[in-house]
Amino acid sequence: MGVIIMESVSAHMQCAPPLQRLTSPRIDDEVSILVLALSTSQALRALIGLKLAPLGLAPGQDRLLATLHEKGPLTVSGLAEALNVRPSTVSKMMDRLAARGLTKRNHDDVDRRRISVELTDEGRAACQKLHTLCRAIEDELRADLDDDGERRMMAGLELLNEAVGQRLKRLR
Amino acid sequence: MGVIIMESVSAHMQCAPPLQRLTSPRIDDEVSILVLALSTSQALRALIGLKLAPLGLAPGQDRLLATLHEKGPLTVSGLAEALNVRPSTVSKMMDRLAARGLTKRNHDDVDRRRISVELTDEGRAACQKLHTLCRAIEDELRADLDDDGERRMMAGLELLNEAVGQRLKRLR
DNA sequence: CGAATCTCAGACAAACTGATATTC
DNA sequence: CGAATATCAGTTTGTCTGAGATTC
Repeated sequence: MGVIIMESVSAHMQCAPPLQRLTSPRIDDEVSILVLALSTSQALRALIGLKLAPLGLAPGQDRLLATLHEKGPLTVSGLAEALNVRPSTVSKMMDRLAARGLTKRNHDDVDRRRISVELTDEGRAACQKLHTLCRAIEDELRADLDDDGERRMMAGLELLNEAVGQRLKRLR
Repeated sequence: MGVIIMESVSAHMQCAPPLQRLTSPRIDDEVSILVLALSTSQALRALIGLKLAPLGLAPGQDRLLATLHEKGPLTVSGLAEALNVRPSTVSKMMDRLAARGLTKRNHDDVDRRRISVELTDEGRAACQKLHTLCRAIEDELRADLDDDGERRMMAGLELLNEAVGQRLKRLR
């Protein structure tokens, strides 16, 4: 068996008592907004992934399609910038999406280094479904959020998105 | 800490005009909050990942460590639930973290099916650094958010997190 | 030539499914 | 036995580096 289990010390009472931390003094009682955001986003990814599966889309591909749909044809590096990933990442994703016939690569006649990526008809159709799906999920979730909170979160997200994107761009 | 504020002039961008969309009619002008949330979270992941690299932590491991730190020793499935992933995912992550000496597995003497996962001293130390790092990033980002917006976003995130987690649990 | 753009190969981690062993 | 728990094997995807190839 591959994994070596360290010692089996520690008599934990099943899981009944919430296992008080005798060690591990808390640094700060406040949950980091970062950790919270990451946790939320992970769950969101998983949820969308589940709902996306019937569409044959892997989690992550939705973002690329949605971006293309929103902004129209983009170069590989333009897409990479919009998605905050490396061009090579986009390139590989493109391989998969193009193989499924959802996107198409076109040489740019003016600057032949560039490749313009666009949605195919099938890709657009997928985006429609994607959009409907997002709507449905949003409506579902909206039930747990008041309108005001939602609007403000949206606004906050936009700011955060911008701020993080800026820093990210500077750092790499 | 190193908040580098260089003016980041976009001095490249010398050539070719941005490709505009000739095709691809929009379905809906409104950006989905889901897409926005995913985009933001991706960027956040990448940003944290960059800052985490010096710590030797891969993106994703922070979340596990932070959870352990916050909630104390947990079983594999408890951890999986907290992180909204499958137990097998936790198990594999544990292999890596344990190999780095950051976490430890202990058999539960009462119910020997269970494994209690806890931080090692080294793991706790890493959490300290992680926490400091999160603080720094948060402070940096906070500059772009007003206090009120931040509080509300936090509250909204908590609700969202809860809502998404619930649905996810139900669906799988 | 130097810089930009894209692709490719290779690596690693996250996450899943499904099968298996162990224990209750 | 049936259910719960953890692990393992195997797959797919995202993401990064770093190394070309092509083009400006």
